[in-house]
Amino acid sequence: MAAHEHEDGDGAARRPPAPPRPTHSLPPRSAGFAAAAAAETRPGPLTLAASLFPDAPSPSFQGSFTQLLVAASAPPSPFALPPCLSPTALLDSPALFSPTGNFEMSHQQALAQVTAQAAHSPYSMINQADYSLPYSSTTTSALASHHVNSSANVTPTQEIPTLSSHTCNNNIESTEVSQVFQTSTLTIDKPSDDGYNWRKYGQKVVKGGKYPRSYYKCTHSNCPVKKKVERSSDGQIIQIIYRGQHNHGHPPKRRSKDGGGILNEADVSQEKEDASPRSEQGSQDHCGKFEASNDGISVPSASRRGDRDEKLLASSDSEDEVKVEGGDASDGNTNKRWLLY
DNA sequence: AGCCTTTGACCAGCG
DNA sequence: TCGCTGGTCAAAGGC
Repeated sequence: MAAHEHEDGDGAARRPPAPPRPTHSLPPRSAGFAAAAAAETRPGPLTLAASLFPDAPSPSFQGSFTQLLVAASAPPSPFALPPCLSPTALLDSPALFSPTGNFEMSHQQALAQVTAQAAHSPYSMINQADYSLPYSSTTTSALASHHVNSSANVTPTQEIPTLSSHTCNNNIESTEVSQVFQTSTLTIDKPSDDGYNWRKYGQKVVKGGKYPRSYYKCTHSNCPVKKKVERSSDGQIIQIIYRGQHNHGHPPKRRSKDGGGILNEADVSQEKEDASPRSEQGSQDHCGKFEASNDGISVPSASRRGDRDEKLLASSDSEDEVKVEGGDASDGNTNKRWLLY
């Protein structure tokens, strides 16, 4: 504090010599996201699911996979996994999920299985340069996820059946789902088009940071959700990390001037679904694309308004943190992976 | 008018 | 103990 009292130039002008800063509303700033999220929302391993898939109505995903990584690249908005890679497909795979919901296959097995499926599907493995196919998959493991995408060029919403009938215990560990698919060359200027309203409250170039990191908060009152967004120099999103769990439904979609248009069907339906605020974990009304219960996993479905080129990842060390990473923006590589582990 | 972005300062954790 | 770092605050300005 004292060290900063010199307040140079701009800073001095903007900030009065300094009334002691009020204590932050968030828990001890210490752990930042972690602390806040942990303290405010720690429903379980899959809080991340909720954050990850804000569109999901009741993402009470109870699975215990600790990390969820989804590398995705801007598939057109209402996006769905190819049949062979859809969460449902993955979950339907007996090799991946036992009838009891336990994961009974190794990474290699999972990989082999998904790869095989991919090979037989219209969405076969493709090379990075091939833009004709939306996805390809390389490995998989537990669950799938869905993806954030651009708000532009959306294709008709495609619902992926949820897997309420499948049971999935909390034993998803060390498995990974990796899906590679193509991305479009969409460009987004906002990392926040995921159905929620966000307010940027900070930006910083982190250490080693080639890219600036932006900090966003959900603008809904009392909503603890935050997200960090890293962009490349060309504006592409490199990574998005969600923290916390929305304690409200999607707000009525507010169209930006540039975004134009009106709510799409998904938005409308989602809003209906979100009419009632959720109360407890497991009842998050993240617009229904991701639903799970203690006994079942379901997956995010196709439609998701979001940003493109992202990779979702929930790190194991912070159960409710979800990372959405884009591919290497620098090389324009369109090959993305979906990883779950 | 209200909301959002920008941006430097502040602060706590960590090594 | 100190410096570094990441995260957050909040004034100012823009839309």
